[in-house]
Amino acid sequence: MRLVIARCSVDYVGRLTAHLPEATRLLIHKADGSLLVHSDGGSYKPLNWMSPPCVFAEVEPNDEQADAGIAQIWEVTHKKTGDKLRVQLFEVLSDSDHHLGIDPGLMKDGVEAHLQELLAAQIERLGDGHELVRREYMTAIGPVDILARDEAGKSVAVEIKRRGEIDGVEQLTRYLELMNRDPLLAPVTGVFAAQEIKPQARTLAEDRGIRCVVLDYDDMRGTDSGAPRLF
Amino acid sequence: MRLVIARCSVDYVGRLTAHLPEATRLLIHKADGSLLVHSDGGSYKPLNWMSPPCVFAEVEPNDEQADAGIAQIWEVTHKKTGDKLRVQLFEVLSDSDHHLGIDPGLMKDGVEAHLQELLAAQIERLGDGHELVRREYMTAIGPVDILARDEAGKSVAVEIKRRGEIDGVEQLTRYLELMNRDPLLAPVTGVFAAQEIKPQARTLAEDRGIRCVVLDYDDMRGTDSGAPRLF
DNA sequence: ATCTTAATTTCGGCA
DNA sequence: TGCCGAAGTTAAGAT
Repeated sequence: MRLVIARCSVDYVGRLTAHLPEATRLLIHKADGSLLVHSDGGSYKPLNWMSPPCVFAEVEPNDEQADAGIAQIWEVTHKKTGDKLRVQLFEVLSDSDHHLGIDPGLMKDGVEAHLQELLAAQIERLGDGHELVRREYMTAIGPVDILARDEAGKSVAVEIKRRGEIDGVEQLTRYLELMNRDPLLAPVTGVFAAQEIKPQARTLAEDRGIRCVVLDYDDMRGTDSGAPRLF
Repeated sequence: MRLVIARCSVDYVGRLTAHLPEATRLLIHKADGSLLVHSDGGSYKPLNWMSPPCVFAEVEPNDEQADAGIAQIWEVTHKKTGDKLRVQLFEVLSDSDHHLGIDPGLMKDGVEAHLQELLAAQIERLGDGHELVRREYMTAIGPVDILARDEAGKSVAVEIKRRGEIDGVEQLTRYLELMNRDPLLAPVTGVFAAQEIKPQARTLAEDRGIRCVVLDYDDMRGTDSGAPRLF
């Protein structure tokens, strides 16, 4: 990984056209050829970048460019799309190389999959007498997160989200529409389950006869088993 | 901006729980307090990070931690959510500070707004005899990208996307449902226009009687005016 | 401040 | 490999 601090301007031509005027920035040139252009703020997205697979080339400035104060020109080209990133370096303030090796990668826990797992194990949170039929119940347009039956034995399709928003309600609506055409399943009612449900999503869901259930993740994890804490 | 290359492990507790085992990585500590943890690959997304607003603290390792080889501990805490990122540094291979100043920022061109502008000027791309009524036609649930009339004088609502996916069809469907309740507009037909339309989105759209139009951006730009090229 | 929508989204899973 | 949906999505614009 090569790290360069330089006064530079950047041009990108690809899916869109973009330009960064001359300023001092951090350039990260990764081992896979990719390049990131970062400023000293603005969170994790770079101002501009080129993703792998791409090829990096250092181009010699012509006389005119050299006269304009350009010391180096970098051109990074995407191997598949042809997108181009051109960096014109006016002044290099720092230039260093570091060997990092491959990274073992991130271990995650606590996302939607875990919520689904917990709700499947605690299906009574949907209401007394509910029983789990299957997780990831397959339909023609994709898997429903959970299929259950209520105490009357009627089918219940559950869509689980961390944050319940309108998209999730639309998704569940599509599933319900399809499943209700299946005489073996119909009538199927819907439950929209999430750690947090946005008012607009709740309104839309209830307007469509979909029940909303707010899931307390810590409570569910506590019920399930004493989970370890890192801090 | 402080750049540190170090052998480190990272723990994040917040919206989820995540852990990075010991390895050599780049740590970027920005002026706003934010921290990025990058490996020598992947794309522009860091392995782990903390976004601003957040506070950075360097904690002294206790004896036990020092014995385990930990030289420094960084704790970055989000000011609003309380999310925490803890970095344990085992060996610092490089540590440098650089003054960058604020960035003038990125100038973009060529996104959805431009497509809309071009299609409004070349509305006949929807079909012979089409006429533009208005861009950003306001409805109770939001603006329709383009409202036009076909050669028979019937209303046509157009949703424009760069990439046409299911979400866009759902969005247009909601608009059509609403607009068709308005006797002054009804009947309103729908057109889903995009540079690229995903098969599933096309299927859903056509199933709902929505016409799909693929827009050739370069062609439209060429038709409109000789656009400048950077390369 | 909150909500909605786009993104050069990136990333992972599964057919 | 391509398609689809989730993401600690992030980020920008509108209300």
